Amino acid sequence: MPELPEVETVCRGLRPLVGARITAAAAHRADLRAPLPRNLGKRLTGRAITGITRRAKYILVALDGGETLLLHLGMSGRMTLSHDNAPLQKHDHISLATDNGFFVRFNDPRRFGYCDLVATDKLSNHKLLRGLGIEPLSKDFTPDALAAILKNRNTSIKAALLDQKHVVGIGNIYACEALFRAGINPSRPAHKITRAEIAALAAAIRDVLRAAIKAGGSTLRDYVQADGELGYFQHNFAVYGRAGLPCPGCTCDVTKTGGIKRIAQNGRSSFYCATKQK
DNA sequence: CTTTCGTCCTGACTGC
DNA sequence: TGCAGTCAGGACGAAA
Repeated sequence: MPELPEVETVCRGLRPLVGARITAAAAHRADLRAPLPRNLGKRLTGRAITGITRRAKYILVALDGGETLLLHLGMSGRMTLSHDNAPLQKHDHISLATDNGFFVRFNDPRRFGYCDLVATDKLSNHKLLRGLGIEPLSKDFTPDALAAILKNRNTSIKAALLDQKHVVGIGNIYACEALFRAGINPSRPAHKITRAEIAALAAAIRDVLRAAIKAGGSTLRDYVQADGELGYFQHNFAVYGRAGLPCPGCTCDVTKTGGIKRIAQNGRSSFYCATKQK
């Protein structure tokens, strides 16, 4: 479930490719969430990789010749980097080789992922990028900015945080974690969050994302590991996936409170501590 | 305009 | 052991 920190970590793990040239490339099926670009392998072969950056949950691989490879990991997408040209594995959909000795695979069992090859100067107009909201780790993400987003929004705070039109990069896990850190119940209407809570929430979002990136970065020192997989690491979640377990830092008796609560919101599970999140 | 809901997909897991 | 059912979730696009 790659959210902003995982995508950021994948980007950093792919950094050894910057400056390299693609010597071979191939797509192994015609579509993921959307059709793959036609002749993708041919169009990538021979191109130099000039930069790798992230926008929201998208990976942007800048190429010479004025094009950018736009990737999204969807729900189950993984990138692996290896020095061995191992046989294709199940669900390996795109593969690349570079002139500095790397073999890259995009693997995605559920095929919610996305890949497009677009003109770099038109990237910001791409239909999947143009509607995106503020980067939560940018200086633009202030309490004022978050207040403007939540004002007049007649949905739950949890749903508002997940909506990429407003703030990008937050998925189900970090929405739950940030709301826990800020002490806000996920069911609260977005427009009823107080000014003080908004400031706490903005800080909580930044902190939880930064901490996760830091945890991911620590796994990247040896970026070509046994399996070469990038961007997934041990998480310590306070509430996510912990229904019925004690809330960290809570002194309540779990046998009385039932521990972390789990509810469904917009078809997704939300986890929270009813004692700490009001 | 805003908001919700259905859809895509496979693998892990549960219960019979 | 097998099989059906459920759940997980990012984001688009349709519907309300």
